[in-house]
Amino acid sequence: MTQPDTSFTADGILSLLRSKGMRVTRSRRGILKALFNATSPLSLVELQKQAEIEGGVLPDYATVFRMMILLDGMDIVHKVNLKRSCSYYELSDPSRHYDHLVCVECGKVILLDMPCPVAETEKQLAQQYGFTGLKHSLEFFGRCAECSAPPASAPETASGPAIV
Amino acid sequence: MTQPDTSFTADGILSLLRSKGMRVTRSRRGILKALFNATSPLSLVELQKQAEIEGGVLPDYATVFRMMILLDGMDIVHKVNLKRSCSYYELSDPSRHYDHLVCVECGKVILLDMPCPVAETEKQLAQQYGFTGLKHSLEFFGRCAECSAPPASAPETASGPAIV
DNA sequence: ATACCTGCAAAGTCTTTGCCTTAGG
DNA sequence: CCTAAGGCAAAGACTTTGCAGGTAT
Repeated sequence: MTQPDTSFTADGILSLLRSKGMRVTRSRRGILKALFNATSPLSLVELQKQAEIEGGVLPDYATVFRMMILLDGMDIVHKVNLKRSCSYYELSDPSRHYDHLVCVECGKVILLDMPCPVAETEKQLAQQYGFTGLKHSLEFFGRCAECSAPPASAPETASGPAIV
Repeated sequence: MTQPDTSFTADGILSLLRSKGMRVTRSRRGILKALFNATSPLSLVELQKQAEIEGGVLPDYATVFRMMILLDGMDIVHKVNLKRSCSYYELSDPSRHYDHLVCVECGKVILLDMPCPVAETEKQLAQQYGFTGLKHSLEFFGRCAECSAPPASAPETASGPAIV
């Protein structure tokens, strides 16, 4: 009858884990809390730091790593392509879309809250190529308004540091 | 209004390098040849193997690595997000688009030769958020027809899908 | 002749795994 | 209790860099 939890909350996910024989631990609670508090994708190190258990104690890096593998396998989170040197994760609320706008200069990541621009394309591809279970990854990269603006008096040509 | 080379060929790129004071070497020729022969994105190791100089001699891995950094910086190639553990590169012919359809089971990568489905969105974002120099990365992930089909006696034939 | 490149090798970074201990249910 | 999870540490996998000798121009 009633399903465990349809609302995609930390508690709902914890219940789901429990219902599959997995355990709810302080680390897991902390990691989920960090994910739900996040405003943009987090790397494993960031997740670890923000998953503080209590009194400055952090879960082990390997614990975070394994937890994310687990959540990814359950489609609760997904990796985001930020063109950086390590993995970034964010929640996969099934009722939302996750397309991003990334500034290659300052690293800012904006989650695009717009109707998915490739939903139709995705359906067409499924038909045309016979692919099943299609998902997509869509990121826009560019220079944000602040980073595009000339720094007042520096007629910079181009180039510069930037987070490659 | 004639530019050195508008055709985006290996020779054209080599000329460009030369015109910037860079040198045309056997390794570089081999790497470009490998890129132009490729039918899907290549990893550094794959590029190295396919950039054979002569008589089984391969360019050094570091050479390939540095060459790709160079080409990426010149927008002659770009990295492709294949959700794998290493970098994949392909050419960036300015007259084409590079959106992909990837099978998560067998790894097949299909370059989508369709009008870019997010060209409009990209323009809107530039206006709405003030981003400049927008580019995007768009990949579809799923299971291809063959990998979706049940392993046993698959009655393929009639309604033929595959139009690769 | 002179920069620029290459090859070699070492160092770096992030990811992944093994193993024993801890603790959730 | 019994077994999944955590902590620690080592091993992997790629990437990145320093240098000395080679080579395109």
